[in-house]
Amino acid sequence: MEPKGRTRMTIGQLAEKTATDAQTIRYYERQGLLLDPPRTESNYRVYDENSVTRLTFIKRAKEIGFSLNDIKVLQGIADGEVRQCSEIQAFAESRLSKIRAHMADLTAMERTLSSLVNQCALSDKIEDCPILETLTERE
Amino acid sequence: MEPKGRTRMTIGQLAEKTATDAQTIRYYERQGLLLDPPRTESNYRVYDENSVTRLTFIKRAKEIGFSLNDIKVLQGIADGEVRQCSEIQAFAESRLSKIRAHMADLTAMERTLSSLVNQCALSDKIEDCPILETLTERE
DNA sequence: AACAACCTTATAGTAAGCTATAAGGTTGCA
DNA sequence: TGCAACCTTATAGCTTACTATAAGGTTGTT
Ligand SMILES: [Zn+2]
Ligand SMILES: [Zn+2]
Ligand SMILES: [Zn+2]
Ligand SMILES: [Zn+2]
Repeated sequence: MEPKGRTRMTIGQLAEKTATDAQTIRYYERQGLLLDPPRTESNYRVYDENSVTRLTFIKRAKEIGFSLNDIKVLQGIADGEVRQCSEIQAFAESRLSKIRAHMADLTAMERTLSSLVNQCALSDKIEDCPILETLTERE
Repeated sequence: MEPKGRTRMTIGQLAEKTATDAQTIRYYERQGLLLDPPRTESNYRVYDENSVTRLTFIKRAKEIGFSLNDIKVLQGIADGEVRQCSEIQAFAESRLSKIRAHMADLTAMERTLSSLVNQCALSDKIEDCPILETLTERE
């Protein structure tokens, strides 16, 4: 057991602890993703364990594919603005469908390009390189 | 048979023909993706069928997943700076591996998020929403 | 001659998420 | 006291691929 909720950290220490650049932390603050922390007499930001939790939330959400804007919404929900789980679910589902659409685009690209690369491997005459042909070909 | 190579077009006509905005065509010109076209006495750009071919090349390459910078390289190759087909192939392969890496990222996101969404569907109590739990959970 | 619909340039703004720079104040330690 | 290593703010720049705006010149038709 450590004395929780009493840790005091500078921005540099929070940065170190969460593997986030201090500049980025200030940026998140400006964007409203992190609350304005209290300050020391000399105007240094003071963080505690709650800040670590917040920042970790942001990093996790980013990994799962949420944008910073999405994350603001998620925080609003997490912070208990009387919403329902189904609302989060719907929100996550809409992000999920964006991810899937993006994947479909990439899959189409991957298919076309890999087939071209394979055909290209067959001969080394640039005159009939299938990649260039595909790009140049009329209609 | 139409009299090819003798077509004269304004930027608006080229834009129409290739479904590209005229501003975008000028932008490609500034970026060096399109050659500076000849001008009329009144300084209007004059295009011909070659310009259509060039623009089509650009649009196709974009669809396959090349960036505008990539396309400049491809054009250099297509314009015959004594390179070999294997060079194009290597280039296309490197782009392909970027696409695949991106897909792998998205796949991981998709997996995590869809599993969360499914679990979330099971109960509507926000207190134990698995999405929020995953984001907030320590370690 | 009037007018719309084109064309020209230069400049600045948009998206997202940082990252860099300048110019200065504070802390901690030898 | 000196100095490094922190901290502060404001401002600007980066990436990619456009997109918008302003202010003006040209073309073609009535
Ligand atoms: Zn992507
Ligand atoms: Zn080839
Ligand atoms: Zn991505
Ligand atoms: Zn839920």
